[in-house]
Amino acid sequence: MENSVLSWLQPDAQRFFRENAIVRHLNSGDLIYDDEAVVTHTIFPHDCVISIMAEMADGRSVEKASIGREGFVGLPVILGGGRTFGRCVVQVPGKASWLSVADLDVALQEFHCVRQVMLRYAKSFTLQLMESVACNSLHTADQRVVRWLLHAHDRVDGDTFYLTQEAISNLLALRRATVNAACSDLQQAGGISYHRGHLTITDRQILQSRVCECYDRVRRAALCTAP
Amino acid sequence: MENSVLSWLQPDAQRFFRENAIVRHLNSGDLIYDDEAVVTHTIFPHDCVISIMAEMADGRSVEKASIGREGFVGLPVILGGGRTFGRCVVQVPGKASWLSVADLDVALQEFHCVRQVMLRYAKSFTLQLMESVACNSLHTADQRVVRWLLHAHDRVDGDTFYLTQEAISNLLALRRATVNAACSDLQQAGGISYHRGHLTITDRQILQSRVCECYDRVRRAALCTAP
DNA sequence: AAATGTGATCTAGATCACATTT
DNA sequence: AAATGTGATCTAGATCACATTT
Repeated sequence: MENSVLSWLQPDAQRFFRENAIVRHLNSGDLIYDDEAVVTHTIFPHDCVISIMAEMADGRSVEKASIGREGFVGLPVILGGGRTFGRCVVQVPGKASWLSVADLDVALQEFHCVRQVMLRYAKSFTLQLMESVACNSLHTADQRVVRWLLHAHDRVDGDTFYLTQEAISNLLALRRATVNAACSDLQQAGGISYHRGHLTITDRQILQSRVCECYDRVRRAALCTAP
Repeated sequence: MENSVLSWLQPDAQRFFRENAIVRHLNSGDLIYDDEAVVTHTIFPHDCVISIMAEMADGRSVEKASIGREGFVGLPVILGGGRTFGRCVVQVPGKASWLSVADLDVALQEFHCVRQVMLRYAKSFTLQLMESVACNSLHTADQRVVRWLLHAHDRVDGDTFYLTQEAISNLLALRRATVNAACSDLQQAGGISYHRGHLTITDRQILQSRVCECYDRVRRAALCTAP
């Protein structure tokens, strides 16, 4: 299974998902859910990245959380609400499994492991959020850019993915010029290369030497959802 | 019941908590749990405020989340982990009900409503975190100070509570001088008054007119945990 | 000592603006 | 047009430091 949450299910539950979920390709910029929309499908990314965005009254926005193959979109369903936590937008294109909430309810009834694995992701997601709260108040623009790139790299297949500097600046609520400076630095150091939105991680070591400790903590939290 | 989560339980579950929980007074600065400590008790504040702090390797720290009568300390227990999300410290002194995890397990078994109400708080807590992620990257020091004060006011009894400017500066990772400027302004505007750590909200309207929209969203999320 | 007030100076990242390349 | 590069200038909040009041 390309999605970690699904991969940790028991074989029979996995079969249920394989038979009932639909695999879709998601394009950069696709709006999955508006803020506080009713969740009709839970979405398990294979190799895409989906952002939950905050939109302020004055029009400014930032990413509140990002979701990749380590998790799924639709947590409110199991926390007992059913409405999304924010505008869900595709940042890095790729594939994802979509399961309707009706089918999910069946799976929750039939397979004990489904709720358990989902709640474990809720915990890891909470840790991601907490780290982001701290990171946003303590760490530099450079560190935050690198952290986003490393998380993205963990979530896609291969070393190249589609993501413009403009997009990064919107995610982190930074000026594009600030992101450009960060990316130029990384490119000169040999860590990344990019060309009109096609970004390649050429040397992870270099990124890891510049990222804040938040990266590793979030990464470890995501791995801890394994049984 | 002085704690909202407990107040939303069924009468028989409430009785269980009243009979088995211990009410303790918590002092400013008390360390409840270290980071990643095993949760032995779930703690339901009556009129105190507890912060979950992030501690970075270089010694800097910020508040990741705060908990008052709208919630409880020990969420990891029901998300299937059992270790705290960070250093839990008493910020505003007051009383709280402590229930051992062993007793909580009994309550979870016997009273269906306990898990349900706790999960609903998990959702509201997640919304608090998401808002803080956004707030920390978009809003000013002044707005963040006011927001903290309004949330505190919602959680205590009366209009006066113990909280120094130094403490606020540690919570928000701001300089004490910055917090002092914010507080002086508020005092001059007639919104608050303070004297050696004793802070009084003299006019909520003034605070509300200066706070960012995050305050209201978090407040509403906390109220939505009601049945 | 603990809490608060304030002043001089620096800097990361902002606003505003324009230029280049595919 | 979409993506990237860069320059002049401003500012919120930082660092560093010291002073006052209970």
